[in-house]
This record gives sequence, structure tokens and C-alpha cells, in this order.
Amino acid sequence: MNPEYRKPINIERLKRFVFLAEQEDINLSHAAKELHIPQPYLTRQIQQLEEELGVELFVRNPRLELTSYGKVFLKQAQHLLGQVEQFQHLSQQAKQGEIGRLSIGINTSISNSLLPDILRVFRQKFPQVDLVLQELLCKESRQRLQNRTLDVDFENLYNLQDVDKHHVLTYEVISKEPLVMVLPQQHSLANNPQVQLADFANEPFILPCRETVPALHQLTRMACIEAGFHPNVVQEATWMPTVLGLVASEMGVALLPANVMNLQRTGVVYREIIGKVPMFQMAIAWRRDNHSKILFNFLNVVREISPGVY
Amino acid sequence: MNPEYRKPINIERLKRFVFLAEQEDINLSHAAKELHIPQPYLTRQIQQLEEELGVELFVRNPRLELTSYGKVFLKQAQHLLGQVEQFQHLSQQAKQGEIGRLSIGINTSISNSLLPDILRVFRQKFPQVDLVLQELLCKESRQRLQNRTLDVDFENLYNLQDVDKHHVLTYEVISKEPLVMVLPQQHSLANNPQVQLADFANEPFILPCRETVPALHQLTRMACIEAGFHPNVVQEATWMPTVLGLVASEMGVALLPANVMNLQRTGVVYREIIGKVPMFQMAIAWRRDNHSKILFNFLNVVREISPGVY
DNA sequence: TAAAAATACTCCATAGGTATTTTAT
DNA sequence: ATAAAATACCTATGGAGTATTTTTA
Repeated sequence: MNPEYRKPINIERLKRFVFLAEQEDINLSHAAKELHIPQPYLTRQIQQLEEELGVELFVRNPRLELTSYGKVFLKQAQHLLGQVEQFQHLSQQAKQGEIGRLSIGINTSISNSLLPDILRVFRQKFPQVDLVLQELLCKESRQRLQNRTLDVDFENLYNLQDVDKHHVLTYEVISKEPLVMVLPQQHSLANNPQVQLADFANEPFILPCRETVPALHQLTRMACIEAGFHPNVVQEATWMPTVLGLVASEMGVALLPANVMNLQRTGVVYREIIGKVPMFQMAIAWRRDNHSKILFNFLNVVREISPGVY
Repeated sequence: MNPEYRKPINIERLKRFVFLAEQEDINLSHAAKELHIPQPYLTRQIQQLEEELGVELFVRNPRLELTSYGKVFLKQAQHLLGQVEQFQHLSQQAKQGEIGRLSIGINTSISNSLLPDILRVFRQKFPQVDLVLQELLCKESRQRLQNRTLDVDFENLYNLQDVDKHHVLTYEVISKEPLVMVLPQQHSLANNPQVQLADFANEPFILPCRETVPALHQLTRMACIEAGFHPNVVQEATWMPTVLGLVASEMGVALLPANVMNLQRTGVVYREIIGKVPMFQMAIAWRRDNHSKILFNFLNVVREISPGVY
């Protein structure tokens, strides 16, 4: 053991002292009974406390009475025990996932669809948990889940295949939504309430950026191919407002997840696609070995909010 | 032991956890070495902590890394340990008599002589000690020392005989001062710088009250008797200003302790007594069984301030 | 293979308990 | 005589230590 060793304070003994000293008529035997310990033991605990302090806490007549030092010490001890109580309470809260922090990786799609509801519900249930939102690109988020600087990440998935190769991360699909056609208001097909993808085989396309939103990029491409053509890509863009702006300027048409309809832009209309509708999947990912109660609670809120995925 | 028993928190273990968790690169073996405890022991302490909490504080790869809960818990633990430190520090201070309260019984004489200096010096040395001054009559003060509602009392003593019968109180003479003659300015003997007590054998006397200041009353009486006469008492009074007022109105003359000379009153003069000068004793009294460090410090200040008594 | 952490087992100080004596009312 | 506190002595839990094995880079 450490040579410059100093006896650690014994909280239990302190509690007993406080319990005893708080009585109006200090009676060691009664107090011992109430504390469910034998009287001689309480006697010794008090003696030990006095020994360690090097000061008498009580005068003996032989009935006990607090010394003036004892009174001061009592006050301080009461305060400390209050702190201990609070500590234990907070630890308990933290254990229940009610206190702490959660780092969440987000992207355009989720912040335009489910995220507001998720945040609102979670914040209401766990007001003492800090939610740290990080607007990340797809690649970054994977890394940051790996090195644990991110607790949970919303990701657009093209498919669930190769994502889980090391079995470190868990993925869960939380929503599927159809793609919709994004057209300039002046477009010849804008008058139809519904359109077919094949009708746009020769139109210029604005595609989600391959680098930054690969899942959406690939989904769009594959949808066109399944409809029988390769899209004529005139521009790539990452953020929805950018895409909408380009469409409004009649540079081309675009395919975007239905949640884009939450965003109205002058000069741009959305049209439902009939026939084989490509579905856009949103998933949530986290480390399999992260057993944080906060994460657990967050996942439950996400499941509660997300439309059932059958 | 108590059936609804709950394990007390172990402060030492908490300290070790905090020490370990505060390292930038958490290394249990290194930490154990620095804490002067064997590595397996530290391992177990952490495990026990986790067990009691029912939550994992670290992830094992097998290298240790704080979980998000661990981080929250660390913060709380740091705070609590700070409180513990402060508690121990305050206890130490209180033990040294630097924090607390002292009840002091005072009387007219002491507050007119040594008390201001005593209070000033003590307050300077021990600014965190509350001094509670109580203006008490002689009888009250004895009782309050007995029932411990007073820590220390300044008393006028006529002699040291019968005061200590139960060996409960300790008395210590802190000053002796001569009585001086208090005369109206118009008095025929007021022109002499010094007077003899016997010259006032037929004068009307104003005496300290027998009930409230018995020691001074008796001292005055005995002084006169030793000078060869019984004083002609026309009035008794307790407070010095009262006595001075009566003298100024030429109701009579008085004998008062020399400290009265700190008090100037128009129409009143003080004259040194030659020959056998009656000496007025001031003592300080406290319970023999009061080992309060604060009291000890106060007594030392009093001794430091009081003129040597040979 | 080396370094970190965990496991298995010791030992012993002290927390916790029982019977009895001392002290003051 | 009674009740409170102290003393003496006992047991057993958990704090503290040693030797060894397991795990991962």
C-alpha cells in the first residue's frame, strides 16, 4: 500500500454520527437500535471518528452531549452527506439514461423528414440528455461510429449488403419512401398529376452527388435503368435546396425522396411516379457494443416515431 | 445488520476510478503502479464499482475506454470528491479552532478596559469564529457556564475562595487594577492630585449595587473599613455611567476601578488614592471540561492582552 | 511475443456482533 | 435499581496482495 497512506473517510460512520447527533435527546442506545446495529458498535464508531479527528465530538456525563466542535462538525457532515445523496441520485439518473449526451449523425433527408419529431419526443422524455447533432457525409459517419465519436447515425441505404462486414455496426431500416419526380413548373408533363419514369428517358437529369450521397445517387441511377434508360446527367448536387434551385432554373429534372415535398419552392412541382416506384430506405446505425442506456432510449424513440416497415 | 441494507459508497474506490479515468490514455497497469496498489486489485475495484452501479463504466478491447455513461459518472464523481476534500479541509480548520462560535459573558468593567483589544486581536487571528457577546449579571453567568450556554465569562472577583467548590469551573485572574476616587469637580479635595481614603470617612458614598456587581460592592466596602470607617451609602448603582452621573450631581463620591478613567464625564474628576490602595481583580472563568480548541485559542489571546499578574 | 487485463487464490484488518462491566441517576 | 455507555472478546466480510492465465495487437 501507499506509504504516505491516509485513512479514507468512512461515509457510513459519518451517517451514523449525524443520525446520532441529530437527535434532540442524544441517546446512543436508542440510536443504535434505530440504526439496527448493536450499541457497543455505535459507541466504537463514534470513538473511532473522534480518534481520527483527534478531537472530542461529545462530552460524556456519561450521557452524550455535542461539544462545540461537534456542532460545527455536524453541520459540515450533514452538508457532505447531502452531496453524497445527490451524487447517488444523479448516478442513478445517469444509469437510467436520463442524464448524459448522445452524438447523432444526420443528413439532409432525415432532417427534412422524421428528425424533428424524433428530437421533440426524445427531448420531452429525457430533458437532461444533450443531443449533439452532426451534419456528416456518408463516409465520415462510418469512421466516427467506428472510433466512437458518434453514437448513432442516420444513413441512406441503397441496400443492406456490404455494410455490416465486421459485425461492429448494427443497422435498422426505419423508413421507406418512394422517389418522386421533381419538375420545373413550365415542364410539359407538369400538368399530369402522375408521371411515368420512362417519359423522362431523354430529359436532362440532376443527380444526387455520387461522392457525398452515394446511396441516393445509386438508387436514382438504378431506377432509371430499370425504367429502360441511362439518365442524361447534366449536374450533380448534394443538398436538396441546390437540386430544387437547379430544377427551378429549368436545367433539368430530378428524382428525390418523397420527403422533399415538405419543401415548397417556387417554380418547382412534385409528381407521383406510377408503375414500378423506386423506394428510398433510411436506416439508423450504431455500434453493436455500445450498451449505453441513452442510446437504447433513443433507438426506442426512433422506432416509436418511424412508420412501420413491413 | 439492517435488513433493507444498501452498500455504502466507498470513497477510496471512487478516487481510484477517477484517477484511472482521468488519464488521457487509460492504462490500468500504469494507474495501479502510480496508486501503489497491485494491478489485479485495481481491476477488481473497477469491476466492483460497475457491479454496484449495474452499468459498465469502461469498454474492454481489452484496453479500457470510458463508456458514455462512464464519462457522465466521472464528472459526478469528480464533483463529489471535491466536496469530500472540502469537507476534510473544513473539519481540519474547525479542529484547529478556526471555525465555530464562542459565547462570551461580559460585564461593564471588562467592556470598558481589555475587551476591545481582546476582540480585535482574536477576530484578526480567527476571522471565521463567531464571537457572541452576552451582557450578563454575575449570577446568570455562573448558571450559563454550568449549563454550557456560555463558553467563557469575565467576572469581577472579590477573592478566589468559594468560587470553585465543585471543581467544575476554572478561574484565572487576568488583571488587577487599583480603585480610584471619583469626585465632583466642585469637591473641596478635587484640587489635590492624590487623596487618602480616610479623608472621605464622613462623605456620602455611591456604591456599586450589591445584587448585580457583588464583587465590586464588597471590595469598596472592605476598602473603607480597612481605612477605618463604614461608608455612608446614599445610593447603589450598577452601570458606570449611572455612578458618574450621580457623582456629577454632587450626590456623593464613589470608588471605581481605574479603568473608569477611560470614561470622561463633565463635572467629574478621578483622583489616585495613596496609602493602602484597594485592588480590583478581573478574572476569566470557563468549564474545566470544555476542551474546545476555540476556547483554548481565546484564552491565549486573553493572556496575551492582559497585563501580567504577578 | 509482449503488454494489458482478468482470474484464482491467499492473508488479515476491520466491520460487525455478543456478553459483561462500569458509571451516574 | 436502572439505564446508558464503555470494555472485552469473538466472527466473518471484504480490503489488499501474489502468482498465473487469458486476450489482443
